[in-house]
Amino acid sequence: MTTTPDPQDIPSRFDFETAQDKIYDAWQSGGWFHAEPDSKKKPYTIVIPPPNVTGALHLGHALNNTLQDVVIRMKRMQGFNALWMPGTDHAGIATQARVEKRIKDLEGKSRHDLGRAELVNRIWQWKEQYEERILGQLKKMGCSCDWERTRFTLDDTCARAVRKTFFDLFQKSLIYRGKRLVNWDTHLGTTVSDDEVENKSINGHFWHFMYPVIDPKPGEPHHVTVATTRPETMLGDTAVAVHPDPAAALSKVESELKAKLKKAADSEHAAINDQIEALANRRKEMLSDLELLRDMANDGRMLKLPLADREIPLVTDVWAKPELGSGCVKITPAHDPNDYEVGKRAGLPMINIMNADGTLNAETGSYVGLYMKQARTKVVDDLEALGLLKEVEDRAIEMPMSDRSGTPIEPYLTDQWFVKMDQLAQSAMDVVESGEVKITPERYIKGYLSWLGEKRDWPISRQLWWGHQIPVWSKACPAQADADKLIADIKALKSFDENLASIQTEASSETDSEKRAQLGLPDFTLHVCVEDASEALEKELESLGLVREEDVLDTWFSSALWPFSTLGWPEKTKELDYFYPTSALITSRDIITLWVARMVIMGLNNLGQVPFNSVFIHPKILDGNGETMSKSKGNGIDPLDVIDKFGADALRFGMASLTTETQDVRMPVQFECPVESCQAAIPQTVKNRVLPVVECPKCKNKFRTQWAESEDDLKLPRGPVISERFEVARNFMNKLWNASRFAMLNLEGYEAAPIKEPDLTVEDRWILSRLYTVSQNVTEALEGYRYAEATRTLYNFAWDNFCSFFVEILKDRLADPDRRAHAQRILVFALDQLLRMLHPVTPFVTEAIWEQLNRFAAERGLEKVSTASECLIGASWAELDSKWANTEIETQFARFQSVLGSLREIRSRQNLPPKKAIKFLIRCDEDYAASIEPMGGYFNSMAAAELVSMGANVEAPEINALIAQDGIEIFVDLEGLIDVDAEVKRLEKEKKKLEGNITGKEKKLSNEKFVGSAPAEIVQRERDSLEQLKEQLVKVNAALEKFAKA
RNA sequence: GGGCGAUUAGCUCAGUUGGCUAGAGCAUCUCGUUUACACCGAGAGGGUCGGGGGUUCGAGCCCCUCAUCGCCCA
Repeated sequence: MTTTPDPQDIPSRFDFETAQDKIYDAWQSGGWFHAEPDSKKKPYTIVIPPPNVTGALHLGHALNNTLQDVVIRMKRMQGFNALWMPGTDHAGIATQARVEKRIKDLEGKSRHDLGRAELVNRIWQWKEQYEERILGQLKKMGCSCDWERTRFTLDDTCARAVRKTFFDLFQKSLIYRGKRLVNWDTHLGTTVSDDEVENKSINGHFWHFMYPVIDPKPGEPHHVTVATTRPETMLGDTAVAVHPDPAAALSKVESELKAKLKKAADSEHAAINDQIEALANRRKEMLSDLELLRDMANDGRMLKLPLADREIPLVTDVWAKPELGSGCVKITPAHDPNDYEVGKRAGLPMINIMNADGTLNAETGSYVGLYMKQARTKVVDDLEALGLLKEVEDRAIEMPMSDRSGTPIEPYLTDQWFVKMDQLAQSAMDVVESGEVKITPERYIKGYLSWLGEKRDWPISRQLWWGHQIPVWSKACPAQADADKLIADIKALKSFDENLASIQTEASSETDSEKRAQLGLPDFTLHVCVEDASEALEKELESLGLVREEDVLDTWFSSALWPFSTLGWPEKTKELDYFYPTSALITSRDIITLWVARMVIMGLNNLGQVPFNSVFIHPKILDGNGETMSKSKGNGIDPLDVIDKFGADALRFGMASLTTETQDVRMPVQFECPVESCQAAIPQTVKNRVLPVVECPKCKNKFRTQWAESEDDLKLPRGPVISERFEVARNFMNKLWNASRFAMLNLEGYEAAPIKEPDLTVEDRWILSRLYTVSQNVTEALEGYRYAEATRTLYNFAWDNFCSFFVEILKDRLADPDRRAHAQRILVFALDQLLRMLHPVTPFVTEAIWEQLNRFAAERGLEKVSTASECLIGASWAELDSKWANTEIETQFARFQSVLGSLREIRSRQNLPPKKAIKFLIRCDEDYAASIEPMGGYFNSMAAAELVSMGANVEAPEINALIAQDGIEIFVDLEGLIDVDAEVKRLEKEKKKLEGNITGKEKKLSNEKFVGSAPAEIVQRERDSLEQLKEQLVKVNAALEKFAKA
């Protein structure tokens, strides 16, 4: 049964709550998101930056995904075979830490209580739940991802890619195991990467200790003084260092200070001079002592390490700074990154004093079992008791903290797996330098290149259970012969295949064979990497006593493969062949190095082709105080709250319009009072954003925030966190909806027919010309990722051109039976084009209007009529023939707009009621009159003003209001209406302004230098403009004189 | 310490290769319920373009410098 559609049924507001889900389902069931390789079409591919499965999406994700969807939708409409590949990231450490904490909180169990298999099982459950929530959020936002292809970085397809890549790099010896000082999170019991460490400044102390010198010679000191912020690490000291040439070092510092002084501002001089003076004193007082210590070091003097009761050498190294402290520094190679370097240079032993859980190990004697912090107190006490504590200073110290657990990081010497970066990094630098991979905005190239340029090896092992387990089986070999035998045994295994297993021999890092023997260290460790899940071989290796590596890979290892692992690599799938390399990557700046660079590396290594040709880095969203948004601060906005209040289109439009090339966008945040009748927006402050309950200052009712915990608080309604910055976009959606509604209400009797060019009026040609220009601008802007420009162009066109002028003018024509049919056709066509252009940014409302338009005018077109596509998502992109571009018409129309503006201004300043009909005349030349003539009637409908006459010789009415502009005069007949005071006031103001401008221009033009050097065109422009201003002034003066006489 | 960026109306932001009187939205004020829209319409007021110096006929834009803020790296 079909009912006749009645446009009166269309509500005056877009009911986005119900429409969004319906429309989204229709897109999905229509298969519009799915892309299959098709040689007849060009591919356009984007892979989503996979959100972590740790929690819910925030506004940053909303921004990121909006930008991707806008591009994907435009490309789809442009006829590309557009694929947006979705998925999520297992986010190893973040997720495991989160689930572990939850289990600890709820069940009081640690991961060790559960065991590896059970913990991993629990995390999978968590993942299922959160992944669904995240994908649900993306769908609510309207993201047109190909959900049939959804991947997860830990699924079988990705696992296969990881294994293949690992094997390949292992075989090329680009993966190796080695002892390294890593950032150890004692709470989580794992390494964290540098990027997961945040340095925090805290108040600490600087302890000065004295270490006794063994057998000092006459004249030599009996103690050396060292200072440290970490006293407990002294148990692992293996040397004390002094600078090899303290005099030269001091001189160098001094000359640097002097250079700084020259450049510095006056206000800094005093401070720098103080430093120079202090340095000179130091030279006087300490240099000879330091040189003596240096000589002692060179002479091989040993020190007694207190408490540990070991002998350690005094050595020379440039790390010791003669300008600081005592000039001597204790060296703890296994627990400090700088000392580690010294240790390597000086060939010092490296003594690890810590267990993985952050307690001290057996190396520390009586301190064993104490946590670092406990040991600190005890070490200080014990040294004091021995009389070796010289001094304690208060001092701000930099403390490395783990992002993941929030606990202090311990530098820790362990066996870790690394990717050798030199060649790989270079390849990734080359493709950006050559422009094969284009980064927008360009300023981010610098950071990318300098980070890769360091070519630091990438530590890829993590002591976690949630992740890709490293596919290496290892066994220690006490001596060379054992290793040789083991290799022979492995090669003789039934399942052994050189293509599937690769063997590496790791020589012990302890190069002294005697020491190795002493410590019971093996000469070699044999590592076998097994390519695919060849269980038979794995079993056989294990039967030979090889044990699989427990560690898993850094999350970024699997993320780095994302652009091709999602397409099925290493299988040679038709998807990989067709969609790779992808077209664009849209992401935020904090992961340029962690992710973007590594994808380029892996793409080049695995496929010999870059993973994408274009990278767009978008801004970050900050709150009104310029702080990053986060749930932990309470200033985070849930995209779903914005969608609930303003609609998904408003969220998207708002996001896109914020995307300029600057780094950050500020978004003031408000609580919204949940009381239906109130809905007050309460600005968020640093104070109220952490309260569990907030009282609405307007209606005095209370509501709860994300912090509410008590039972009473939880009973209150929730006050969502939103931002009024989406209001503009919401209002725009409403405007668009209602303009379209107006069109539907006026389509009765519509009959499709081609539009004949001679029938086109000035405003028709104008809107076509505007449509052409706007579609060009929008296309160019979006292709260059200039989202804010695109949305601004669309907003201005839709509101100011289409609604305020075109539709307004059409009202007149639609009411005239003779002109109605043509007006309907051109209105339908213009709306059709506008919807196409807006669809990528605001897909829901445009799709809803499209559906309506199809009910009333399915057949439409400009010169050729055809049936519109059923869904806007599948319609073609708006591209008018360039023949419609018409600057003359645009100028002509601008004149009309300008006259209309003047009439409205006079109305307003004369306080004339809008309905009060007025008459006006234009004094102008014939040309001007001819160009205004076709639109003369519209002044009636748009300003209730009748154009009485036009031309060079029109007589000004006896009593009038005047506006002189563009070389013409507009006189409004005000017989019996005029407010003389208002008119005089306004004319005088005008006069003053004109005089000011004229003086300025005359001055400029009398400047010979200007006339002589500026381009002739500019000078002429100034002359013309001066001429016109003078003419206007004459007219204004005449009008004033007339009022003076009257 | 090094790098990147920002500073334009009360607020949030535009401003192209240097060139007419520096724009928009919100907020404010005045007027208006006109048959699509009050999430609306018409109009108005509001700016030493962070400070200082320089280049230029001409600087919001280019150069130097200072200040404040943000981010990244050490």
